Amino acid sequence: MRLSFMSWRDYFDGDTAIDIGRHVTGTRTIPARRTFYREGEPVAEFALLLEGWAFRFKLLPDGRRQILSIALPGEPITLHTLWTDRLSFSVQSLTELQLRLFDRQALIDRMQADGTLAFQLGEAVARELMAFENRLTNLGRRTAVERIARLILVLHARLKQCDLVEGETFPFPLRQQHIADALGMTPVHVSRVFSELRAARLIGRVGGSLAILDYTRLLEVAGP
Amino acid sequence: MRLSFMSWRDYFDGDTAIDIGRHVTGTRTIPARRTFYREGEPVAEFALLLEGWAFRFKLLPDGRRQILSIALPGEPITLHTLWTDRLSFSVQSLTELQLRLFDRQALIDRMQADGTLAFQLGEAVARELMAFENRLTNLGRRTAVERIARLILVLHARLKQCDLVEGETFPFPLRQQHIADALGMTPVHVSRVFSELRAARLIGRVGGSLAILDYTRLLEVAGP
DNA sequence: CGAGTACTTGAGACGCCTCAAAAAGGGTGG
DNA sequence: CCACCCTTTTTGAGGCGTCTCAAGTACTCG
Repeated sequence: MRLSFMSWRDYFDGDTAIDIGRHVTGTRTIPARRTFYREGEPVAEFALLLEGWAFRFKLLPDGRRQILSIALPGEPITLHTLWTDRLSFSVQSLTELQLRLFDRQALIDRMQADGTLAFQLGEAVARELMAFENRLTNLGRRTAVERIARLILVLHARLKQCDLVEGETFPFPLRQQHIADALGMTPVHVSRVFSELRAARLIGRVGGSLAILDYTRLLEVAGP
Repeated sequence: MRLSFMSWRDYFDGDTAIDIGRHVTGTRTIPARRTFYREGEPVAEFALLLEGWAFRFKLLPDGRRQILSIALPGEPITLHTLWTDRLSFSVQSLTELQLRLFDRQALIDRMQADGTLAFQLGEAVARELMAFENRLTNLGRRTAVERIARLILVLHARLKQCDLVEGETFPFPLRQQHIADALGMTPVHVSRVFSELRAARLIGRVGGSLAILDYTRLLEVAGP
């Protein structure tokens, strides 16, 4: 068996086939809205997201939540636990999802022996890193509208990679609270910005889906 | 020759001795305030910071700048270019600094053959990643005072690792413009917050150095 | 000692937040 | 299929934190 890490990153398209099939230990189905990994916990398994949406987040002791990233089908959920014993974030499902589980220790052992595998997995972490560089720049130096427009554009591009976009419409299971926690704002303000984008006919909503109505102008709104 | 990556990260102390001495190609001295790597450029070398301070940053086309991280002695400057050909950020020196240069291609080749090396370097990237998770959380969910207090505390802890702290005083070559660009604020506001911290006798300034006068209360100000 | 760079301070504006309440969806069971 | 409840979104009014602009002060280095 051969699994493909098809993950779109802000910086470049990646398509690295990594052969870790022999270490599969099982499959797991998780209902929507479940926190299935918690920050600080040790993790014994390595999980690949086969289907559904999830998000990684950190919780401050006083309840403030920061969403670090969104995981889409094809991505490893907790890649970096191959190098550290404890989770640095929690993970929650947005939709029902399916995970493929691997034997973490066997993977670690094989990395030590197989330079090519270790290199490929290292490359995946390096890409994650570059995505974080972009997110940090967005949070630190972009306005609320720019951040939201970019989030939509990035999700659109990533979903296209997984063939989950029809026309310019794609499933959108995020609540405005999620967007707020991902982009460092309040749900109230997210609502206002979304209203503006909708009023300007740049985006539209149909049920649980989102449509990009005017790609060019949305790009302009997303800023330099 | 044996080089030590002694880098403090928000999450845990690290001390991994990585044996890459055989690939040294030279040493380079760079004066203060020079942008010596530029986003988008290909990099042929792998550089380790021996002495001095530098910072990594991204520039938006309209001039907005986001400082991604600060590099202190002992750290690789552009670790992730072992996996990608082009720089995802620029790097500028704060003080005069000294770099040790390595043969990038030889390192890459050796990683493919030597799983242990690839694994160790992967671990270093994974740590960088976790540091970015914390920075993102700070930017997204913390107030200006909390961010500044944490920056001071983190620098203090990292410098202690390099034995660059005397008492509770350490060299501080950052201008307020740098702090602003690192923490997503304006230099004017940085100045106001610094004034408050100084007025409250939590920190003090002597020449190019910064002193933590009341560690406990600074920790409180840094938030939960 | 002069010139440039960094820092400070003040006044006013704006973006985003808070609190609060109403409206709109979205499931569920009768 | 409707009535209900719960969650999510929308809307309004007012406030706070941070920004902008601008002028003045303090460094630093030749």
